[in-house]
Amino acid sequence: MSSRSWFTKALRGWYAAGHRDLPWRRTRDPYRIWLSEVILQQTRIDQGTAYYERFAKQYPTVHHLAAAPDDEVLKLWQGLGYYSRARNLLLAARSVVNEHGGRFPDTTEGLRTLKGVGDYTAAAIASIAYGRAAAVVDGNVYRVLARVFGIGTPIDSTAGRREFATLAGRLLDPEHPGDHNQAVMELGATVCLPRAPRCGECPLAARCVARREERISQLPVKAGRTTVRERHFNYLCIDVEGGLVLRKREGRDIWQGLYEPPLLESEAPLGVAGFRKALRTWLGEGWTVTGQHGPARHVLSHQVLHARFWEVTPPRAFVPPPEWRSLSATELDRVAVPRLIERYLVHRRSKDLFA
DNA sequence: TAATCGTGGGA
DNA sequence: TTCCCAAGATT
Repeated sequence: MSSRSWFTKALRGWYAAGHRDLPWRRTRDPYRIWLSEVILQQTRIDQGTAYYERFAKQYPTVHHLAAAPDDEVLKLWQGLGYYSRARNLLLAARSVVNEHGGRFPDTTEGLRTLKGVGDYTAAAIASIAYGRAAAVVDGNVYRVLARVFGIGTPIDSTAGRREFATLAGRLLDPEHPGDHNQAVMELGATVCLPRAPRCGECPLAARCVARREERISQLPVKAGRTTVRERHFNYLCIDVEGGLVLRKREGRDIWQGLYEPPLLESEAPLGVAGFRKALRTWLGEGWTVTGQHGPARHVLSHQVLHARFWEVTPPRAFVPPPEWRSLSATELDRVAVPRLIERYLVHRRSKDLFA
């Protein structure tokens, strides 16, 4: 029997017997499928579901989304991370409206031209919304296939990506590509877990090479290691009658498009004296330091931030740079800020309440 | 191509 | 505490 045959049959039976009822599985609307897939990129379902519900409610169609202001979309995305997804979401929505007559492309090649839609997302939309025979390969698929077939090729290598993509394509059920894809992912997410998989519940256990050879904990293989950079952030917290001065982050650094207080980055953590000196060098004489908060440690995928929030008062004659914006307490709630800043704002608010 | 882009939860 | 990693894409 071909591997597609037993794999597909066992998997389909298992999936049909019962699976989680997720909101985006109740539709075949390509807009909603796309929306859910982008939100779920590198994101746990538990974290992404609430965001999906809010986006689907606020922007019922791709036209609503395409017409939305950038800052509004980024604000709704606040806290979900990987903010380029939000920016690309808008670019793609506007492309669908302006260049595709309001309809999503119905092929993987067409979908692939949309910003933020890569191989995985294109295959997911094409198979689920349009019934196209395209196999998805996500983290779940890597894990299931590596274990079931005992494949030790690193999944983060070029050869590995090609090998798993080819295998996934051979296994795909061309009659039910959408359900097949979701079934593999569902199996990986609920049974073939990274640690302590529930092999007793697995429909593929009898054929599983990793289980037979006791290599479950060793598969899949990942070669890459993450190098983490440490950075020291000194934020200038300038109180404006209960509000705060913020600026928008630009450039190719983290948190592009999000707001934060004016930032003084240093090579090493700064004490009061060191901060005063650096501040004088940057913005001149006459600044007063009235307090500080932190240090706060904030971990990103490739960086560890050590942040201090310095409460300062500028000299009388100080003319702020044009990109600095004085935001009232109400306005603060309307702009997107990183979690690190959001936590500081919460701390600051509770302090004001006490004072 | 390898490095980079957030955040949160679980072991 | 620390490590892993999650319905990946981009440059």
